[in-house]
Amino acid sequence: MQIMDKKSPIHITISERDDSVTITQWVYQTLRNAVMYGEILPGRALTIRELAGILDVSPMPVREALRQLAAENALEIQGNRRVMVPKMTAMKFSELCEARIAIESHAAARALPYIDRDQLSQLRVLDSLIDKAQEEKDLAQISTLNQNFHRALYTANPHQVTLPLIESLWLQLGPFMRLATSQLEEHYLVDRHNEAMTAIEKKDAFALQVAIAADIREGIAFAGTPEMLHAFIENAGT
Amino acid sequence: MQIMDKKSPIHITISERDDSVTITQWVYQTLRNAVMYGEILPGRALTIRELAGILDVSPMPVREALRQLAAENALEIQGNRRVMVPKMTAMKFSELCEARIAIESHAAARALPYIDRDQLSQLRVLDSLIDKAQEEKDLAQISTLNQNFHRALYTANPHQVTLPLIESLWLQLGPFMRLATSQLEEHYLVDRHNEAMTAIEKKDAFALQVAIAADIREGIAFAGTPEMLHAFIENAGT
DNA sequence: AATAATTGTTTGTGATCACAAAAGTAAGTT
DNA sequence: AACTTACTTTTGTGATCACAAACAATTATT
Repeated sequence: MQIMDKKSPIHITISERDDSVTITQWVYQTLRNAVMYGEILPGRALTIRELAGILDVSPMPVREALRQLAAENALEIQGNRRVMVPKMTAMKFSELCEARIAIESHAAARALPYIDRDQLSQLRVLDSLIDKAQEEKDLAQISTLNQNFHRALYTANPHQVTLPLIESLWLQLGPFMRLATSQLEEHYLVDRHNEAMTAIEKKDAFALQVAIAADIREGIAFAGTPEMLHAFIENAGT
Repeated sequence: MQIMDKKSPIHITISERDDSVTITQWVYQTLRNAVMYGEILPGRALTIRELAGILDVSPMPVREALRQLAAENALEIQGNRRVMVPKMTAMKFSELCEARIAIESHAAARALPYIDRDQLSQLRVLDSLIDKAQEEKDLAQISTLNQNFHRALYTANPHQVTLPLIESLWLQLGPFMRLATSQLEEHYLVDRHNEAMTAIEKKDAFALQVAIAADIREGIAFAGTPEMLHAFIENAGT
């Protein structure tokens, strides 16, 4: 018995629910993707009951998923106890990018000694897939594969402590990366992964750090001029 | 009606509950401190109902607090859906320390331009308090003040994104830092904060990074030789 | 008519209950 | 005596309910 949507309606991409995972986990993943793909606009208040209604589950799993996402800085709990996607500012965007560079280049260097033949070939596969996606100008695919490449690199280190932190940063940047890419038809990318691959093969930690830093910078550079970034942020904020 | 403790009993320091905060928040803080101070040994299974009984609250707030702490990597959810304080290994300890250095030196450099007179004087106060605590060899106080010093430094940057990540690392290292310090009567600390203070006054980012890195390294150096560290980790694990 | 007070509604929080999976325990078998 | 099997207990998950605080809308007051 749906009466009215008082606020802007929320559309969330809903995937099939596997019975092997708990409802909470499914809700968590669903909401995480929604945030990552910018399906929920920043500033929009999220209520437990509304989401429970949309996802057709009881309020309980939604409560837990929201709390977890808030703990990962994907969502923000205000003093009012209201939950929303945090608004972005140009400065915060910049801070997030610089944090990515600092942590990810560190993680890359730390992973380097652990990369063996298997992992190298896995990275090569991802690298070639990215090349292919780039020819086809499949932006969504590029984004996803790029993430997989970075993740595969960092997880080579079996004593992993940085990946959760990195994922948190991705999550915070996610909505705005997508927002930007979806609007851009044209954008050229220099493929820094080849550069990273050769650095890995040579076991050159410093060169790898440079390549990762460049990749991150250029990956977000397509968001373009500060003015364009500003425009997106302003639109997202209101 | 308490029957029996089948496992090793858990003692958690319980503080007064302020009515202005929610029960969940209070439980979260209480458990967080317990983890930070090493009151719960790694590997010990934590059950919702047991904690609820100890803290004299219903299971619900405990559930939420546990999930939040798990999201912050302070606790670990196993495949069994069992929750425990993660076990430490020498390699993981090393990774955590190196991650601290990478992120915190970055955060320090990023905060530097924002430090004005007020914040500088606040840092000076903390610095002198640390000196005092050091004379009195009050280890717990040194630890706390040291944290406050770092936090005050990083939060000078109003566009804060790294602090939650740093706190997560502190939380993971916490139990083992305390475990180590509590056993050591003698340990000398070179005060790197003075070094950091002069770097801040000179607005010398690189010198500040060096000082922060040195402070972190020496702050954990008292854990001593790899053998000693190993001993603590082994004991904690079993 | 503009502002303040009040009422009705929505929402997060916390408690309790039901249930299936997991863990622990005891009995039975080889 | 060692292992398997069956049973009991414990535990996490999810649903539902009660309540107080926050929000929205209406009415009353200046």
